[in-house]
Amino acid sequence: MKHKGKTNPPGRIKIMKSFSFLMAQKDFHSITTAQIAGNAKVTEGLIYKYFKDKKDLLYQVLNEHFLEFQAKIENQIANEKTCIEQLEVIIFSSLESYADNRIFSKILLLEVRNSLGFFDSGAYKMVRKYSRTILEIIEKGIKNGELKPDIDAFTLRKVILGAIEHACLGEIIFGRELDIDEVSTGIANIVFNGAKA
Amino acid sequence: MKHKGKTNPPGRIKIMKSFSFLMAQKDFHSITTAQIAGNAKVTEGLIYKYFKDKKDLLYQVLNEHFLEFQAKIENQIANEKTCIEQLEVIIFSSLESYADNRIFSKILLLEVRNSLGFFDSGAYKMVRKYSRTILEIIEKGIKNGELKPDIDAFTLRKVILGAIEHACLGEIIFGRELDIDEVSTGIANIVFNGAKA
DNA sequence: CAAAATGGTAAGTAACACTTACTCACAAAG
DNA sequence: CTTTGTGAGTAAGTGTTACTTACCATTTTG
Repeated sequence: MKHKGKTNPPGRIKIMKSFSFLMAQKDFHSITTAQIAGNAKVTEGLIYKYFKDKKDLLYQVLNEHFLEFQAKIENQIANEKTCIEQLEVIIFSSLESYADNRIFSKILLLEVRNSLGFFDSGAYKMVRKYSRTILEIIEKGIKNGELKPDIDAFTLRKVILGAIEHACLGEIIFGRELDIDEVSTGIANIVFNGAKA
Repeated sequence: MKHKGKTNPPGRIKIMKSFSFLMAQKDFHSITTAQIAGNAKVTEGLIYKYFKDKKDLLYQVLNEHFLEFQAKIENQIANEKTCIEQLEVIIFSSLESYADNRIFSKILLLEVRNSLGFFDSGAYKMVRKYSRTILEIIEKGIKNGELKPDIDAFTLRKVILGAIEHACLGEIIFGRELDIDEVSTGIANIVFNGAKA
């Protein structure tokens, strides 16, 4: 009998907790179902009651983290008035969330992108929503004259998202500390004021 | 008996070709050693004569592609005089190389980063060299007054590399076409002139 | 209260990455 | 002109891994 997702039994929670714990230590493919089950103190079979496969477990863990991430960001954007301030908050908050939640960023930036299944997952829908929010702020900024009329909104989004993600990589991969204040103001300074003298 | 790497026998070449061919169609983990060997018309065991493991095969294929990539970039930088022009060429050429060579970009941007072994590989040494070149150009630009003195070289590099990589992702993952001219001038425009009105 | 659904287990299985032990060809060295 | 060593390749494994099937016990519900 398959699980229909109406309840959230302890076994399911233990499996997700166990998997998150293991993700903090090694990469997705080095984690075995036996380890997940052993660490959660359930049997391997139970994993497949609640998750379609190992990847689905990854997506669902990511999804949970993403809910927090998005709620936090949207909450903080609401406090800002100008588009530039909103984008600055997005840069800062994203960096902060990634830094606060290593497992989340590791999964999102390193583990899920290589398999096409992710792009059908619920987690990817949240990525798109986050991404759309940024685009809308940029478009509003262009319309109301805060941003230059000749810039392309999609390209600006690429630069902002790319900078954020790239800034996190060193931290995620090598465990380097990141001065969020410094990096986020640095990125914002370049993106808004330009690097040319 | 292990292979010592002094020659380049046909079996080794066939395995790498076969693997590249398969990488164009699916992700790394969906490719099996049986498929690699079958497609190359050799036996599975031979893979392990020339490559430590499946990941090592991935790194060595990446390494070959990277040699081309780096040669091309360095060649094209040499034709430019100002630092800004050099950085513009890096943006354009990187986008072009990624677009021309999907397997290379797929491996580098999506497949290798999640396992720590990559960062000990020869391919990663080339990434660092490419990365260092960019940093040196930026530092020169700051010194000679082309770039603003208050920007941080590392942050500017993050923005440029992040933008390039993010711009390629849609193309690699979804096979979207990318207008390299438009995107590269768009990125350069934002990074150098800023987006603020 | 019978039926269905939920939460969980135990014992598999096919496929996979990787290993071991072997052959064959052939080139120097003695 | 045989011995010895080596590079190229094969054949047949082996342990692990992700995932499946069949089952049990308890709770919910018609």
